[in-house]
Order: sequence, then structure tokens, then C-alpha cells
Amino acid sequence: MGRPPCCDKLGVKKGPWTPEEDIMLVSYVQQHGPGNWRQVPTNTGLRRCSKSCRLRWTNYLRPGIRRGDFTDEEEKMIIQLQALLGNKWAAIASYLPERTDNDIKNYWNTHLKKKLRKLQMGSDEHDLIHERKDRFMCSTTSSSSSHCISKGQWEKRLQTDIHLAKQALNDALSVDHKPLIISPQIMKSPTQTSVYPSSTDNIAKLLKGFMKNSTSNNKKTCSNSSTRESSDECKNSSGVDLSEAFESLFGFDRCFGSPNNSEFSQSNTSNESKEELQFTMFENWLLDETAGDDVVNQGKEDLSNFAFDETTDFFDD
DNA sequence: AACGCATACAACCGCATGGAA
DNA sequence: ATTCCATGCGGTTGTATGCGT
Repeated sequence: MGRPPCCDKLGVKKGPWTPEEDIMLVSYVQQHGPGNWRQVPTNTGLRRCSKSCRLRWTNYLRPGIRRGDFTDEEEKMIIQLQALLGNKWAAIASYLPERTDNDIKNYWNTHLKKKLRKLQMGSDEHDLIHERKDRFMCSTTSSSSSHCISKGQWEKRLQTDIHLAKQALNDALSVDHKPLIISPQIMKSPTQTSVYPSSTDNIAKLLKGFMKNSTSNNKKTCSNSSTRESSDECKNSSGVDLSEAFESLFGFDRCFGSPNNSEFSQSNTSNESKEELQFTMFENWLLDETAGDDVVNQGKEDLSNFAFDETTDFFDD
């Protein structure tokens, strides 16, 4: 029996999301929380497949997503984890809570794959290639190795590392599916909120880009690009000040600290009672999500002890 | 300035999985 | 035990943008 399509193909919009659609989706999730995606198109009026809504939320609108350049630390971590786990992007993403699996996957495919290939093919000298292969093997394996090892040893070590990684994953999953925080930046942060900007940022950037585009080219809708630059024009084609509308929707953003997190939140006036009112179920859900990381951090040293120090010169040529 | 190619990334597609009925 | 549904996941595609000629 064939599986029915996840959504009616007729009348379902595809392609890039507009800021208006984003706002509709985020406001819905704010009220109802994520989940029950099947109901989202019906309840929001979005002419999108439920799957598309979920994907848009998890990959772009969800709070806590950091976009843009990957740090060296993140890069190394991805390489390490990819070596251990393979293309298990969701598993890898669980170690980089600010990044989505999609982002990591894209980054791997567009940057890291190439970098590694270059590293392996970069030298004409055969010996040098061997030396680098050995370095690669050393650097992608156990933290405890400070010298290069034979292939057999390397395979054994890899198995051990996989075992450790699995253990760490189990640990992570056993504590209420909280992500394992490895990033030093996150470790250092006194509260999770400072590294957990709301989705406001994501849409704020997007909106600004949209406004820029819509003023110069009304017929073209832009969606999503973190690279879109700012514009002072924040009205859409219908004259609605989207930034204001957005602010009214997401004024709670300031509750999550980080004043530089949101361009919109900067213009907020302090109003405690208003803030309290805006402290919705959605926020509680967010806060719940951020709780308990300290507990998770315990006993996660197996994986966090990966020898980043051994790979610090990984891309040095 | 125009064109073509390369790159980056958002979004889609189809399959897998787990849970409820 | 079986079916159905919701969601998760990884691979792939489409398109905007950048860059070189």
C-alpha cells in the first residue's frame, strides 16, 4: 500500500519563505508550541506543507540557532565527530546545539569536504602525502595518542572512540535529551540565555533584507538569507511596519538577555508588567529547554576530551 | 557590462522510525 | 499484529550570489 503524500500537492506553496510567512509560523508556535505540525497549515492559513513548516522552524526560525561563519573550534569538532559518527548530522548537531543538522551538513559538503580533499591531495610529494595521511589518522583518532600509529592500531582506536562516542551519546540522551554542551563559549556562559538568542534575530535579519528588497523591487520576495544586509526601510508593500508587528510579537526577546541579540529589542521600552504578560507558555518551553545543561555536562568528558589540541594544526599548510 | 561558471545554502523529497489506535 | 500518523533524518536539488573572463 502506497504511502499517501504528506500534504496535498495542490495549492501548496513551495520555495523560499517570505517574512510574512515566517511571522505567521513563529506566532503560531509562540502560542501553541512546536509540534502537531499537521495542524499548522490549517490553523495558520499558511499554504505550506506541514513538513515544510516544521523544517522552516527547526532549521531557521527556532530560537538558539546561530548562523554564519563556523568557528575553528566548531570546524574541528565537526571533523572529529564526522570521523567518528559518519554522516549522522543530527547526532553531530546534538553536540553543537547552536547549529542545525542541515547547517552542519551544508558546511561539511561545501567547505570541510573540500578542505580535507585539498589536504590529502595538496602535496605532490608522495612521502608528504603519506605523512599527512598519518597526521590525519593521528588527529582524527583518540585523544590519548601523541604519536602516530599503524593502520591496525588506528582502526582499533577508532573503534574505541566510536564506543566512547556512543557512550557519551547515551549519556546525553539519558538526561532528557539535553544536548551535550562542549563549546567552551557555552561552557563559559553564566546562563544559557546569552548564547540562546530568540528567533527574533533570525527573522529580524531576514525582515531587514526583505524590506530592502521590497523597496527596491516590490515584486520580488526574498526569504531567508543571513547575508542580507540591513535596511532602514521596514515597511512591506502593503505599508505595514513589519518590524513593529514583529516586535509586538516578540517583545519577550529581551527576557533572554543579550541586548545585542536583537535589533528589534533595542527599541523596547522597559515595562515589567508587559514583560510578565509576554512571558508566555512558549517562553517557558524555551526556558525548560535550556535547563539542566549543567547536569548533562557531567560525565560528558569522554567526548569533550577529544584531542582538539592534536588537530589544532589540522589545516595548517 | 555581459556572460558563464562556481559556490553556498535554503528547501524539498523520500525513506525510516516510533508510538498510538 | 497491523495500520496509520507524526516526526526525524540524510541525500539531493534549486536558486541566489559571487567571481573570473
